[in-house]
Amino acid sequence: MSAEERREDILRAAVVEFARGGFHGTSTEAIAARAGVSQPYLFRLFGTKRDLFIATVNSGFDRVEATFTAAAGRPGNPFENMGNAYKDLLQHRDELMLQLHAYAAAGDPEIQAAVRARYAGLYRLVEELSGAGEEQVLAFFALGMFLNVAAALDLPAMAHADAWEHLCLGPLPDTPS
Amino acid sequence: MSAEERREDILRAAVVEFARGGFHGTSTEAIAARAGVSQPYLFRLFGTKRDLFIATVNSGFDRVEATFTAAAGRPGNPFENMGNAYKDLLQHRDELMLQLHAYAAAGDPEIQAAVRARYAGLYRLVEELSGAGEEQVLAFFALGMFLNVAAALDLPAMAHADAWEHLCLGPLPDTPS
DNA sequence: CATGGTTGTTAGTGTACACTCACTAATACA
DNA sequence: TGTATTAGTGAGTGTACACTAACAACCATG
Repeated sequence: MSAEERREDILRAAVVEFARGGFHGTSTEAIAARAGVSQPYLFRLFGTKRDLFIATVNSGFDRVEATFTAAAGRPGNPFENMGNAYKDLLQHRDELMLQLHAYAAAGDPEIQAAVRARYAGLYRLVEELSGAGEEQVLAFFALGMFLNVAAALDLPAMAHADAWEHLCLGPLPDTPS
Repeated sequence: MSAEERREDILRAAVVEFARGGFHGTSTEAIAARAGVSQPYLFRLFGTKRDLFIATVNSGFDRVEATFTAAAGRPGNPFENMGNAYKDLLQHRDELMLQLHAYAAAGDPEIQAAVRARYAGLYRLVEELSGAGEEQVLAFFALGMFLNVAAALDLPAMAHADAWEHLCLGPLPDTPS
């Protein structure tokens, strides 16, 4: 099996494990076991636990960006489409918790720099895809973050997941059918 | 020195240390050292690292609730006052990172239950203090969460910290001078 | 068929850390 | 003055874990 395939196996396993325990609460042994690989080989491919964590977080951002890009390409209001797509993403508890752990791990400067770069990139992507004004993009991200936390806490506030329309779409000028 | 005073010393130290490393990334030894107490005594007073973490998070929620209650009591629009008060809270990086770590630690069921209860309580408190509608309270919390993350990541988006007015106060019917 | 690179493992090392045990010093108070 | 309670510690224990060293099997290609 090629090293590239192994890297992807390990990243898939790392998403699940890091989502549960975060950077410090997850052992490289657990990730290696889930990936079906010896633990030293993981270090050969990723060098360091921190580098593996950053790579894992990057893969999460890749998926979110792909989801948004695809959603915005569909007919209808791009914001509404992206909101719905994000609701679907939130069904995957692993992706969601991984995000939260990425933000929390910002105490580590190297991780912070990586996460900041990706988050800023996502923000600009949404600005571009939606073509919406500053305030609406801000409201979009704010609601997304709130839903993240609500889902992590199993809050009944998840019932508000349909609030995208009110908060982001309310004063939208263009709503092409 | 009374045990109660020692508990408070330790909680103050725990806020700082847990804010940096989160639940798993922080050693009880570091907390004890910062508090000027032997590590076994910390266990005598709090029983378990997890219990200490929960007590620390609770103390953080206590401070936020006290801040909001005081702010809402001042003359002017309660939402605007609470928003400004929250902006002040966000200047304290420790409080902010502690919150993030509390949400991220929701992978642990016991911690999740504790944090969920407090967060729900805070939500109801803000509903009551503001007397505002569902959507505005939601927008308030969403923006708060976004600012948390923006601050953790040192995002320039902190420039948007004045967005409270637009997002929460926009369509407010009653704005008593 | 040698030789060099790639894929992978077994066994280990040093250390950090949650938590315990057994003990001391002081104070309260009967 | 004796006795119990409270505040506090020094020294350890078992374990988990990040990371390394050394080696093995497989594949190319000359």
